Amino acid sequence: MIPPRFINPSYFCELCLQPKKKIRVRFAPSPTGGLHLGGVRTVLYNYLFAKQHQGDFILRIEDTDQGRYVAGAEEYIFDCLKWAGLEPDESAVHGGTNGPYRQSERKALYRQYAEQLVSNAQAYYAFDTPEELESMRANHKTEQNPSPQYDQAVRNKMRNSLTLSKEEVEGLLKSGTKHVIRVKMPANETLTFTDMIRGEVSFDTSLVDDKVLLKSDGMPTYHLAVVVDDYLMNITHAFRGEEWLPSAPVHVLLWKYLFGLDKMPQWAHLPLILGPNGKLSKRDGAKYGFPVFAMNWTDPKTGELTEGFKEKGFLPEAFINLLAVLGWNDGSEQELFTKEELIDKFSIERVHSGGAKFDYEKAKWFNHEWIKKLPVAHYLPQVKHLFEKNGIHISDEKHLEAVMELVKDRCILLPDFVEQSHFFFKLPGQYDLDAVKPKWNDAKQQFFVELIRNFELATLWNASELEHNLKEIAAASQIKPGELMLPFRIMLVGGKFGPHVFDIAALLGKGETIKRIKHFLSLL
RNA sequence: GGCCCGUUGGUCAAGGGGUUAAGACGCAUCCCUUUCACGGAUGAAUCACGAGUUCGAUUCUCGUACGGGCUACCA
Repeated sequence: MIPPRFINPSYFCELCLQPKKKIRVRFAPSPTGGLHLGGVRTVLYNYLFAKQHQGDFILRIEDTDQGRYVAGAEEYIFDCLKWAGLEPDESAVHGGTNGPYRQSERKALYRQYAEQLVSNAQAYYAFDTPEELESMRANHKTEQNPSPQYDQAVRNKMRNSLTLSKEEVEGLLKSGTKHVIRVKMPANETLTFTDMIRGEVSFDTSLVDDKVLLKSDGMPTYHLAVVVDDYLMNITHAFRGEEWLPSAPVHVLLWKYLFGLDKMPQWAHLPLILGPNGKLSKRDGAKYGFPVFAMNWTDPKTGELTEGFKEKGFLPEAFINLLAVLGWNDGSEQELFTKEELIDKFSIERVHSGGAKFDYEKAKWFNHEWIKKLPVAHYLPQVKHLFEKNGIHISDEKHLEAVMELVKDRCILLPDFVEQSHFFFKLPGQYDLDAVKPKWNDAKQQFFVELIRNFELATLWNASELEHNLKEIAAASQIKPGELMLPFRIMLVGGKFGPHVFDIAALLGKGETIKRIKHFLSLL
């Protein structure tokens, strides 16, 4: 349900609140590196909104900066979305009728719009070289204004189609002089738009600089491309990170000039996900020991590996759940949501406007909950893979399933399964002898010899039967059962951990249990 | 510096003129458990500050402080 204040009559019927036309949203990453938490959350919110309204979720690759292009980053983004279960309806790999979905392949589309603005005196050619820009900034830099902008105050002092004569400009253009097209920000206008999270936001155009729209290599900047592509792709709602808020007036102005404000998508600027100090960065992850990327990412240039949630042992269900509630809740006390519940309950207006600090402890709690909640068979393949990576071959998946069922309560991350249950598949690598030896004596030795005899004759092999037998022999030997539990555990497990010892013995089986007791006795 | 956004326990947060200011994570104590967890119970801990409006502000308004973002031919 959308609160009335946010209803845009062009998209939602004011009476029934249903979308009037197909809702279309997009996620538009640059393929420059790993996909971090904030990025995935932006994907999630877009995805949920689209699915809730039976709309389309489009993935558009913003690769207009060839200098920053990183090989493999695009494929990596698709892999992450696939793992998280947030696949687009349209993209360079999923297809669609609004392509191409890579801005580099749309290059030819943008120039005409920039030229149109120039002929309407809403933009201009600028011939300033990087050196000239640099010296402009150096010359205008004062204590009051440490970072001078190319704006209405300086544009009249620069080399552009506003200061040069018509003939000069034509000459420069004809000779193929490198140039950019800049938007001419009007003076003293207030640009206002309604953000679905923040409400009304306004900017004074005099304070906004003349952003470059078309670069000298003919590629558009983000500012031009986002407006043109959102228009061409019929985007109805644009959700992006809060870091874009300061450039929103540029985009609103471009919409006004090019396509009309009535066609502009509804904006929502999502709060940032914060690290211990400011915007969450991969440095934070390295420094504080938690993942910030969805999946492992290796920088092809430096070879540096940044850990991902997937490889750390998070379940995708937990991952999207924890991301969804980082800055959003449905007003109830519910914290655990399936993707379907999120699609049903998500509402962009209930997203917090303030940034949220990422808490890795809470993230782990979510994973633990999901490990308990999901049937173990659901994530058994991943766990099996982890065992094999640790040199433990799993031949019987049913057995593994039973083991997982027994230990899942004590597993926070997937690799914990290996740590918590490796002893089911191989003899303990080492024994905590210090826990047994000091209190060991002949009586105990005798007891376990007797226990072996008893177990060998046992016909029933289950936890309660085993417990009963052990206690009976203990009573006969006049030893307190409490004195025997720990040694028995160490024999089977190797250390002071794991599920109830009789459950372990039951699952281990008769032969293996007896074998381990004998083996341990021989060790002492 | 300028512009923009924000501010309820350590963290995520509900609430939005009158409340004992929810809940969760984490922390502490206890119970359960003849290991370690899980689980259960209890507890410590919050409305940034100052004005104004009001009979009454955590809630509305304005300032201040603090935090964050942006300030590239990067996105």
